[in-house]
Amino acid sequence: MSDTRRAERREQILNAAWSCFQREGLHATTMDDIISASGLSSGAVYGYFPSKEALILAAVTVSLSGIRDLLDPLLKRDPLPPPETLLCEITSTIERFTERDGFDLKRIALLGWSEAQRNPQLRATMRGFYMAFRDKLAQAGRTWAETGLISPQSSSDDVSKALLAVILGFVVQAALLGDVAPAAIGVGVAQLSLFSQPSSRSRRSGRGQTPVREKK
Amino acid sequence: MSDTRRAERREQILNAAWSCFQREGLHATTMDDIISASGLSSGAVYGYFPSKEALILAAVTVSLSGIRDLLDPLLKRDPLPPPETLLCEITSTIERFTERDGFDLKRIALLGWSEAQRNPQLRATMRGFYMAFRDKLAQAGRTWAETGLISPQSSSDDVSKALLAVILGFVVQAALLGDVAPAAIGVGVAQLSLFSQPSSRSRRSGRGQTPVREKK
Amino acid sequence: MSDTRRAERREQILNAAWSCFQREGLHATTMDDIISASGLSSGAVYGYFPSKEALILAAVTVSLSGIRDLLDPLLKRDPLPPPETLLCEITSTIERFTERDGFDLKRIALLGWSEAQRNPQLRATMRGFYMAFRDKLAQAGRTWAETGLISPQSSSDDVSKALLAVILGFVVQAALLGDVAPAAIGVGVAQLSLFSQPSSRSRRSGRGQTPVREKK
Amino acid sequence: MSDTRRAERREQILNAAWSCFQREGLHATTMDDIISASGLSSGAVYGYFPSKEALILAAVTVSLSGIRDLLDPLLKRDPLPPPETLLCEITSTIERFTERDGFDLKRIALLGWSEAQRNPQLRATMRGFYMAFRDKLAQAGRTWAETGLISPQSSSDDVSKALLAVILGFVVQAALLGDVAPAAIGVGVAQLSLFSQPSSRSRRSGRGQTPVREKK
DNA sequence: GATGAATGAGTCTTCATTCAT
DNA sequence: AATGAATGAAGACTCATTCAT
Repeated sequence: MSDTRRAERREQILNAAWSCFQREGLHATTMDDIISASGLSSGAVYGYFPSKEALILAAVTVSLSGIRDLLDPLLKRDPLPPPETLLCEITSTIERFTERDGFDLKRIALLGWSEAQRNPQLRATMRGFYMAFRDKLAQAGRTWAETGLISPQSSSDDVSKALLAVILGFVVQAALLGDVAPAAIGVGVAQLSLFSQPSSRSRRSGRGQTPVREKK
Repeated sequence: MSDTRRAERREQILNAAWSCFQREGLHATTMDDIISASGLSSGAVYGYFPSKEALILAAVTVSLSGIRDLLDPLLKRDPLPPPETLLCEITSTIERFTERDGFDLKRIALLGWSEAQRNPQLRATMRGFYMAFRDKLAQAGRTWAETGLISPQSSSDDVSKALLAVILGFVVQAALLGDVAPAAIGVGVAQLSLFSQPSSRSRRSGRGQTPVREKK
Repeated sequence: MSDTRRAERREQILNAAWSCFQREGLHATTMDDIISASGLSSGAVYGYFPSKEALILAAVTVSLSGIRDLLDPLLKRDPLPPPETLLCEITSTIERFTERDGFDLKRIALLGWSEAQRNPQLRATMRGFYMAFRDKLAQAGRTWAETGLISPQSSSDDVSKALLAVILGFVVQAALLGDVAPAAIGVGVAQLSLFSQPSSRSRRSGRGQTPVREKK
Repeated sequence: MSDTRRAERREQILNAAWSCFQREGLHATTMDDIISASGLSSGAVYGYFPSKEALILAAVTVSLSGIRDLLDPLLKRDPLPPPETLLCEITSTIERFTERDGFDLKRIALLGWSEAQRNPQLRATMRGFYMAFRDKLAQAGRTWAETGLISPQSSSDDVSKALLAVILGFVVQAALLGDVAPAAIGVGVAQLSLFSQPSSRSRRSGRGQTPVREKK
């Protein structure tokens, strides 16, 4: 059997799995659900994925790759758009990913995060993905600092954490509340800080109860 | 049996449930796990909660109330601290909630969001909570606009969505990557937009691919 | 639930298991077979034995204890009957064990030996049992040598191995061919060696191909 | 395809089967195990053996033939060695069969006996083999009686049963306990009866509990 | 009210066998 | 003849829930 055919079958199964996972959640989906949806026999499915866990891992990994392939080009542009614009583009891309394939990436992400709590391999995969993504955001932060779009004193580490938080938070909020347009987030972030004081002052604003954060 | 005694028992069971849920996840936790952890008999537990689903719902609801009781006072102050400060206080409070009770609210949140995908009642409860919380954030946004801390033209709706995104995103990122100090997020957000142009201009920065967002 | 009641249930399940094992063999017997035969539900059976393997181990162990309790008294008598008589008594006892309980110990033994090949725990249990039994046979050999019933130069080790072989061989032969009366074996052994030369000569009879055996 | 080629393939498959059976047991060995070990495809294996059961039967039959080809010459000699010597030769031959081919005939025998309990065809094959072998032992018994090596009054039937028991018992004991040198058994049997009284007396020694055996 | 033994439908997974290529 | 992907009927085991004591 050709590699192409095998890859096709794997995708066929993975697609079936995703549509079930999305409808029922990761655990409430039974292998029989996936098997029926895939149109194959149980034995055939197990010939491609050795266990339900492997199927979940593969499904998450493939989703992660898919979204990375869409997001990476946005971050590699020269010149890089300013923060608010980039943010809008990222959230819009996430939103469009959903619309195109019929899979709601946002809901899927929530399922994966939950599962990662108790599946070490999945957790490792996810950590790897998000860490790498945040590194790219940090690079963007440095680029902005160099080109004067944000303060030259800014910490690329903090900036990347804030950016990632905003993006992940968009995903959660959109999945749970469903009334968040992709552009709203970028706009809101911009408005939020327009009149903020210089960050040197912010640093001092930490109160006793605020854990001291490591300087990078 | 007195109401007090009943309430005590319910809390005892709920605590047992949380510690199991946190360790194993919602689905991997069996009723026997909870029953053993609670120190009661299965019959007794079922005397207080009619089903596992009810137990999950109650557990989530209680957590949500707990965190609301902690966050509400922060939002009701007069004068209200500026955005970055407030953000730091909120993330710090979430972090401290974990430390104090031994329950990691962040991991728990992830479990709840996942479950809400397929449990309508849980979803409704969560929507209610987050909607109400976002309303309070919108109110804060209006206060800031009135007091000149942010632009008077800002949309309190966008601001509240951005704020909620940042907070939820902090939760996800901290749960998954574990290297995010509460203050880092607020600081990063502030640095992100320090030199941003007025939001009227931001609006125009959207490119073709960015869906036009509905004005509220 | 009282210990007595628990023990009763265990025996009820073990009896069901044995009647299935005997009919179908260890592996061809399904848990459902045993569950149906026991009159309990699957959950109940699993409440007493955590796995099929545990059930097999328990079943074999109980059989082994049963036969030991019957055989031990025969070996502890004073005065000890001569070899042939003892052999007949042992084989007869094995035969009667079958008749009384409706379980054919001989067939059961064959199943257990086979399973012991790939189940380390079962193998260890069996080794322990047969080693202990052979030790008692060796003791009998020493007693006979002391009382002049066999040669004073005889090796109790060899004698015990020969005795055990005869007994186990009776079990196999009776199970497979079914036409071996318990007494036939003892009689046959006696006739076999009646005119044998002194064992000093036997020692020399080993041919090149015969592995040299350790002297004890 | 030539008959020679077919026979070669069959042997190749049978060898693969034996090495799997020996390692895993009859039931725990899957057809895939055998197929992999044989280096052929599943379709090919099924071209030579119509089912797993047929493969087991063929494997056992071949083993039985192999050991018969080795043992028969020992029994057809003229003059026939005395009992103890013959016994040692037989056990040594069984032991050597193992060493030469890398297959432990003793472990294999245990598997086959167990399987014969529930496979009528296998049982019939085995009965045939052991009955025929015992007949040859009975013939040896008659020869010994004629040549004065054992009592002329001895029952060739009883003698053959005793001999077979000793041989089968050696197999079991060696497989389970592993510390039995082939010669030990013959020596032990000889020592066991050295000073026994004439068998006419033995007959009377049966006690109440010893079932009276049918005279043949 | 409390207990915890019992229930049994449902889950994941295996594996002997077939058959289109 | 050979291949090996596909089949699908079991099989072992789990676990939310009940109910007799």
